[in-house]
Amino acid sequence: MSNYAQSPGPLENQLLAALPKAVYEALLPHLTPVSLGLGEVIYESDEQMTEVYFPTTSIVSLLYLMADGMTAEIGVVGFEGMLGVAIFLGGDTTPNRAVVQSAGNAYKMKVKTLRDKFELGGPLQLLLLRYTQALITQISQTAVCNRLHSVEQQLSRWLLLSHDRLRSNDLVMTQDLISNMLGVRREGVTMAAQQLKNKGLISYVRGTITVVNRKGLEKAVCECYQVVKTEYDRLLG
Amino acid sequence: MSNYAQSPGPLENQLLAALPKAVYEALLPHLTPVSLGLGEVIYESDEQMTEVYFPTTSIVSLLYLMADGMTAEIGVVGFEGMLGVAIFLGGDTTPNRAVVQSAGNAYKMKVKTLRDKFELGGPLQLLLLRYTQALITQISQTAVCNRLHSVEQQLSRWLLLSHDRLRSNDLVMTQDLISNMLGVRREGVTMAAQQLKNKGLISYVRGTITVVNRKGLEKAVCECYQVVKTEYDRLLG
DNA sequence: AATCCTTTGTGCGGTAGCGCACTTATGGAT
DNA sequence: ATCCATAAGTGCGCTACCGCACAAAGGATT
Repeated sequence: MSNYAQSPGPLENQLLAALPKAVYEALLPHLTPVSLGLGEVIYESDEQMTEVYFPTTSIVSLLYLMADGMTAEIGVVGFEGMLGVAIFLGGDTTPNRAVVQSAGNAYKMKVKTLRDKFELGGPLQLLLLRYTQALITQISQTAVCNRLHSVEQQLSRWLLLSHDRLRSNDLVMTQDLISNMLGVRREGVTMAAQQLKNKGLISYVRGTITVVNRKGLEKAVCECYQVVKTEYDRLLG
Repeated sequence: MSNYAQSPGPLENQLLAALPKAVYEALLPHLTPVSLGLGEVIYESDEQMTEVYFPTTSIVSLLYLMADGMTAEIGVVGFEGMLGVAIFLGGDTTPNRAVVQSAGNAYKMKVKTLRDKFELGGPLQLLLLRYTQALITQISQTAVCNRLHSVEQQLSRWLLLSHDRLRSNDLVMTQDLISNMLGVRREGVTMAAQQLKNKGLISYVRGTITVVNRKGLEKAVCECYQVVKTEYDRLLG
């Protein structure tokens, strides 16, 4: 008997699971399981990618790193998506960094393999393009939310996005890391978190945040969350 | 002799111009010239698109309209790009509105035609996908800029984006409209514009802004502008 | 049990941008 | 030449968030 917990199969990734059986099985030999640790950098800004990733239990943030060291998250990818859309879009690199926000598993595939399979057209191409549109919606709404909403609302949105991509109510994440994602002060996150705690929506201690009242969070969050969720469901559901 | 000024040909659109001759000529019979007026709504949020557009002298903003009536721009499209990527990405609609920001011309094409041509693969597909990646970069950087930069910097960026897509130094645009694009107060735009004017970078009177010192604007703007420009050049140049 | 490091909480002054109310210019219409 | 609607400028109090400095509370290490 193995020491490892049962590794979730590639079908835990929604994109892979949405493929017709034959297409999925053609992909299967090219998928390699990987374990991604918190803080691990999957892609560096403007650097050549060698593999694309299909997360199953991990969550990865897409970040922009400013010249002065500030960072801001532009999107998040979990089991519902993939990392490396630039490969089939044709750019090969992006000016963003991809960082593991929540440790877990993923499947990776060689860039060349994905590109070849994509060029065949068919269900895989259609699916990946629809996912790309969903991602665009997420990034767009991040722009809107950054412009118009309070830190408390943005934190709520961020928590829901993370919660959607986890099996658990417990999120292992310090306020300091969240502040890097949101592009705000750590103290700002503390304030916002306190307000959410006072409303009974979350609780937290030293590096772990627990979603206590999911429904309440959904009521407190700005419309940005639902807009994106609706698009994901429409495009990929 | 016609009363109309010589209409710029489809080749004034960079995407169309970048296609191999044979591909371009196959598209040509399907392109219809249109004139787009300031403020015209090209696409309404979540509504079915019937045509895609390749601007030549017009500029179109992609806006998100909030429930409370606030708006925020997520990207801008001019002769370097096209409107309607959702068509070949497979979603058919987006939760955004597309509004003409600067009156001018464009060529339109039936949605079905574009989809058919896209599905053939080849140079058109490659080009449109690369453009999609460039657009993603622009939207991403809008998110970052909204989070981290001042109204003055964002106005500078917006002016440069517009200037890049115009033949003229004169931009017909009120501060009120700009405030809708940037998602800030009209007075905030007034303040920022005054500062740029005091620095000798722009001048303006009643609905027309003139770029006086382009190089100076480029030095004053945040890094977001250059990041996006570099990506556009890399992907489409 | 004592120590240390990380995480979270708090206070304080400063600033950017907001909402509102109002004035001043400007250019087109009559 | 006058009027009028639109565009731009100004003042004021308010709030959210910032930067900084430091205190308190958990966990891990010894």
